[in-house]
Amino acid sequence: MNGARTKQNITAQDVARKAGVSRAVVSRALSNNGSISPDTRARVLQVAEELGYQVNFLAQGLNRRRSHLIGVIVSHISDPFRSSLLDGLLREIQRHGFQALVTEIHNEQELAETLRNFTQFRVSGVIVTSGKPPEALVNQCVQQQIPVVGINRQPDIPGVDYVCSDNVAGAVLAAEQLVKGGCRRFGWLNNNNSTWAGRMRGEAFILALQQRGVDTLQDLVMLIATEEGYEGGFQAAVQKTEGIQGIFCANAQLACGFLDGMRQRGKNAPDDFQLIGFDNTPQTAQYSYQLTTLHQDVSEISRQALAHLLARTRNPAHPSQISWVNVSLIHRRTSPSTQ
Amino acid sequence: MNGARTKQNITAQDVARKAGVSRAVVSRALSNNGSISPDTRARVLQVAEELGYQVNFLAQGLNRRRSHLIGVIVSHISDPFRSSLLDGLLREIQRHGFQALVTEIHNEQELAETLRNFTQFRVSGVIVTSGKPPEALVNQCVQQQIPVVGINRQPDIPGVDYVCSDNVAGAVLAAEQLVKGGCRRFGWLNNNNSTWAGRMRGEAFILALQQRGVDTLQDLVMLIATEEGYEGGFQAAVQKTEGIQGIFCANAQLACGFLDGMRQRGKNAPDDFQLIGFDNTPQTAQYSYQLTTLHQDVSEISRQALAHLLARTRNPAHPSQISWVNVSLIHRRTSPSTQ
DNA sequence: CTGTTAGCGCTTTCAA
DNA sequence: TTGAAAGCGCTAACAG
Repeated sequence: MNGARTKQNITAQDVARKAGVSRAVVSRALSNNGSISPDTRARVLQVAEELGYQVNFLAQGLNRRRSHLIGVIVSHISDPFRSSLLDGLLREIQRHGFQALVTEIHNEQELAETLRNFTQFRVSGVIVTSGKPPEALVNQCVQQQIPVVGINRQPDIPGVDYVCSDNVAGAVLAAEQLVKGGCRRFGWLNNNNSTWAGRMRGEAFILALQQRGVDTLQDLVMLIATEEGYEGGFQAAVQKTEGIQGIFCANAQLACGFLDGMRQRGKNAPDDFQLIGFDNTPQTAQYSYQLTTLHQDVSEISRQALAHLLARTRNPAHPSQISWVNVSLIHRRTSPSTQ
Repeated sequence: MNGARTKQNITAQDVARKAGVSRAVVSRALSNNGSISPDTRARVLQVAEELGYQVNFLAQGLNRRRSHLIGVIVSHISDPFRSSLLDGLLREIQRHGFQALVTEIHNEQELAETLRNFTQFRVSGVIVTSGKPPEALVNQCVQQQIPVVGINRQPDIPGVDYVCSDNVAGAVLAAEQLVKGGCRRFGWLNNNNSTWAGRMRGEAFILALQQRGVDTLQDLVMLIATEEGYEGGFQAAVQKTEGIQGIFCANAQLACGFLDGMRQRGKNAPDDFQLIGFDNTPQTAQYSYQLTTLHQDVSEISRQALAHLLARTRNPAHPSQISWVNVSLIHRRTSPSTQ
């Protein structure tokens, strides 16, 4: 109908015209970048407001060679711990004024494609919470000054920062608790294709037991879940768990599944065995589980991740950093009180 | 060191030069848009491959006035149903070659800001799974030809498409099951500040009971959870549940919490009462719960959502559509078998 | 079929 | 402090 009102989008040009200045000034007013008199600035902002002007992020990013996007790579989003972590990351990303580009991957090839996609959007950073990115691709990011941070990943790529929960400390706490709880025979439950964090927990658990005088060859049973998550734990309970008094699980889902598997066979914790999991997902706190578990501080992990991202943005040549985030033992019903 | 190799990014210009064609031809080769001879096309693609050329999505989007981004608005990501839904949506979004811009909101104001942000990125579509977007903002999207689809939201904004689980059918199935199970006194558990979907389930449940001859004034107790999720359900169990034989819960978290709350008081399903939840989250299937529940087909919901988005992209003037997605009763242990 | 040209909307020197 | 002008990298209309 009416030409002017039908205009698709208000541009900086429009604002400039109405404020009686040049486009450059509008840009300065909005980005407080480059000098501008307070008066003009105020006037421009006023006009921008009136017109409902919104910066076109695509144009801005094209110019600045960087969008205000942060790419996040996840997998198994519906897993309780994974979704908590994503929750924490999104909070932190948004708190810093970025927008999250979230991609769920199902295999390593998708990871590679995703990483490429992210660079095509000129993201300001990449957070990897799953999979092992090919070093070549990561190097491309590094070269393009795109900071990459891995969460709970093996810290093995130069130029990448990592933040990991302190798995060793967690495993030690678990071993300590079980030994104090009077256990003599132990079990360690993990997936057959475990994550690096899971393996680390296992190795540290074994070592911690040995240091407490346990003959792990004799008195430690390695239980292996062939399926992911709860199901894997549930099925693992049919294995030779006879005589095991204290069990440590690589994650919360395995632990809940295992507990239920044992219950189905008429055994329960803490009467028949003691059980400690990792992750402290909401479910572990529920009345029907009340699992003793190691708490991963998702908020702190997220905070560290963003901190690394920002630090590396400022100084891309910074040497790789790795932060270990504290874990704590949440004592609940599946292990006896030791005092 | 060496000028050429240090080049920040390979552009279409570089490919054009090396292939001995113009930039336009490169564009055509990659977008199969506009005519080009098979030979040149092949040659250009070859060169692009060699050079490792990647389209700059920011520039592309700026030109096309549309990025290949889809904005998704979520909340409470760590809630099991919400994360399953997000999982489904991401799958579908990626399957169609888009990237997801995910924002978690914590109040209606953030929703508004997010919507504005999305438009600044020239998203190809917006999916709202939480909150009630201000009509004015949505209209701006519509005007800018950005399709908006709401999931499990009250379908009340013109120009927006909706996809909802068939809450009424679900409530009817629940009522039917409980009545067949021999219940005479009923309960309905919902949050005090419930979602539209929750309220709809409640109303339909009441109606369905009445149609089956239940005097709902006399024999239906309205239980109200003052907290969200599991905790809310757990605490609701301390209310006057005496004499209630069949309870229907607005969602899975409430149901699990309620079941646990009752267990703590020494009552269990299905012996002391029957219980049906909504959502069929993984947790409801676990050994310790085995909750009878109404399954929401997250994959189908996601498929429909994307279908609406694409349809409206083709024809923005299309009248608002609303799809009701089937729900099904998953019969487990908290209600007796009726045959 | 291919090249030229004119933008998309913003930022950023460089002069004035 | 402000404006003019030159891009950022890509697309699309228009000639040829």
